[in-house]
Amino acid sequence: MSRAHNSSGPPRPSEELDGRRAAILDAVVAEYVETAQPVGSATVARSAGVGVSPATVRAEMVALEREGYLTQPHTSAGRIPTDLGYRFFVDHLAEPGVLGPTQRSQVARFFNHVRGEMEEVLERTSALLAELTSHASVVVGPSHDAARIVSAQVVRLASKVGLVVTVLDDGAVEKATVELDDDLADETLSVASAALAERFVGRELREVRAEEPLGLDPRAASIVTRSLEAVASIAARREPEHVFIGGSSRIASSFDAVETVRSVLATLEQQLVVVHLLNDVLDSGLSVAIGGEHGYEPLASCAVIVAPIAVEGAPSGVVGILGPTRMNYPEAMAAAEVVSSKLSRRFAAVRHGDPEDQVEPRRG
Amino acid sequence: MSRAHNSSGPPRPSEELDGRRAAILDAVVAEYVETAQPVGSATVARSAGVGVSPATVRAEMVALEREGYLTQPHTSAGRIPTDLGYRFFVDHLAEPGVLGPTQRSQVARFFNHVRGEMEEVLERTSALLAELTSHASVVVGPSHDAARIVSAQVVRLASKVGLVVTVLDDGAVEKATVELDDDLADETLSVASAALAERFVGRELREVRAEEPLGLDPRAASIVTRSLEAVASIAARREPEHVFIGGSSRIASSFDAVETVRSVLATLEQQLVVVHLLNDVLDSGLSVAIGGEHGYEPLASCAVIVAPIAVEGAPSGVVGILGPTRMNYPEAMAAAEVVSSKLSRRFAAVRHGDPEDQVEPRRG
DNA sequence: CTTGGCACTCCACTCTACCGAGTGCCAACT
DNA sequence: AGTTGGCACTCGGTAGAGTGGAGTGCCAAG
Repeated sequence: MSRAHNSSGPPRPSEELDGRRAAILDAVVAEYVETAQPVGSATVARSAGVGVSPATVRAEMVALEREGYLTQPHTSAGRIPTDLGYRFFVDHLAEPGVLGPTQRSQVARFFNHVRGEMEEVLERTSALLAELTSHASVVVGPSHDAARIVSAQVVRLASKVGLVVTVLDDGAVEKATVELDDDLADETLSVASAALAERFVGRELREVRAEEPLGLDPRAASIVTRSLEAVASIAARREPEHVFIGGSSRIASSFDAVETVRSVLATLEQQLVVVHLLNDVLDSGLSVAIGGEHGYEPLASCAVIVAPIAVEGAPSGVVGILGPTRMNYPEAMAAAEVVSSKLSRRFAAVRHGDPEDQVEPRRG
Repeated sequence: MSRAHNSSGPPRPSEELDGRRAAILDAVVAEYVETAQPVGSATVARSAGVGVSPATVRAEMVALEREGYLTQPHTSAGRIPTDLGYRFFVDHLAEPGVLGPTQRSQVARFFNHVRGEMEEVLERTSALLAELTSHASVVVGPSHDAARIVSAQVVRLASKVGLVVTVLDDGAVEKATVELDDDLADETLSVASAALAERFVGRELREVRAEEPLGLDPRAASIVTRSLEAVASIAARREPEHVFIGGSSRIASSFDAVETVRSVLATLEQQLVVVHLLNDVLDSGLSVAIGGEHGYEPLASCAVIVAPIAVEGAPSGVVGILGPTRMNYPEAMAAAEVVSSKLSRRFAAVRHGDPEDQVEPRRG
């Protein structure tokens, strides 16, 4: 599991932190995540893993502040972690983080019970992630452009309107309307449909190019051309295929400045931005971007956790968690990890032709 | 244009308001909507349409308060409208409300330019509505169960997974996975697909029933049965077909209590609830539900404006605006009205076989 | 190097006073 | 009779002063 970060690099101190400072930083992060209050030296000294007096802690905290890991909201208040502090915390997590038993069984139940089309699974997965973590979640479905076309046809919807329908081997269905000539015979349409199928089936979506079909009734040919164009433009539009955002109301619980809430929500509404964000952050494996690290201004007070969905090694989408920088990283990372890997296995199973879910052995 | 409300009836005063009181109420509503501050008698007296002194206004306000149209947040503060006050205001609007020229041209431009599938149009419409009104918007697409099936087929996705794809004459495509027997021949699948098409095409989606096909290879028959079941269950699930929620970040600007924001957003997340709400509120024509009138607790501080999308008289979806009770009703109602009627015409045009948009004559 | 002691800082909270917007009431006016 | 200006009153919001306490930085002793 790699924990990449794409920060363009706030000046990192040359020396890594020694064990005691790290322990103190950990304690501050843990406490601050829980209480949302600046943490004082006494509290830190009391916490496990730090066997020194408050005075010593204070001295170390001064150092940690000088090196950029902590800040004081004001003199004579406790410390809170900076983005860099969280970064260190995340990079040096001892255990990979683990879900509570309740959450674990929640995940297991979910993946045992969920049925239906991929879109529905993804949508409900985003709700699951939000529920698990109490943060907003984003799930991006696999891109279709490497998918093979298993069916293509043109059907008539109205006298002058046709619909090109292509079915992809990942279970997605793409469609596009095409204009039909005014008095087009049904037979011509069938011919066109057949010609379309012949050209499409077995190809990958991205291979589809607008081309001039040969050896056809010119009216059918014209339909085929238009259909090719329409499908090619579907394949070309780089818009994310399916983006599901869950638990956006949790944003309101995470910040008490209503303006922050508004701007984060507004950013989430722009799905394209969110997808770019996720792809920027995603390095390989589980990735975390904290505060300013992802360069998206309105999300400066947010952290993003991203995990790829990988089917047979190929990246096939992304799950993400978006919460305040003050979030429970180990738990959120564990949730992203678990959900993404379950989803990956699920999709792989479908690909291999097993429509039934794998039943998880229940233990405990 | 009817402005129904489904309130279960807070005790309405027996007498309607005379002209002066109505004018005062209007002034309070207008002022409060603009400033969000309790409105005093002096401000009201100054406003146009009320030609009396503050003292008189005060006397009338006492009456309006007694009758339930106004409240005081506390003694010696100005008045703010109650839900009933807004209700009266809405029910007695002189003009139907009109959009500003900017907004009007925005709508015109939108409907001249927007292209693509119905889903995309609906989604972008919800964004438009949000933009127009600065409130959250909801757009619900037409229900498919009266739509006719124009194409049906089964295709193979993987060795043991098939996909039933049905195309409806409103341009929607429904799909469902079916399990295939392990070594099913392609020919058998084709037979099943053809049999499916024969049974489906021309029917309405809601007519589809699981039935035992006769005179078929038993393996093909089994697929047909499963496919019928799958499609029937699609038709049966009463989940809303397509719900698009736009501008939910606007909620954050509408309320300053972060808890209100959270609960409203949480309600919006439950699309089913929202759809029920809209259907409950929708009477016929443009409808408004203010505060407690719709019985949804978490939305008690919200007003909902709903307008049907009607294609050839048949209800084909709904557009809605959800904002704080303190909203600009005339403007929001005008927006809902205009957008719903444009959408209606648009869909009617598509039905009639004209895939091109009607170009609006530009005036001014 | 660590630690307890200690003076200091500064936020958060409370209390008080006060200003002013807005009211209700009343007597005078049309 | 209805309307109006006058007036005393109410009460929320704000500003200022005082206070308590959490937390700090520093220092000298261990």
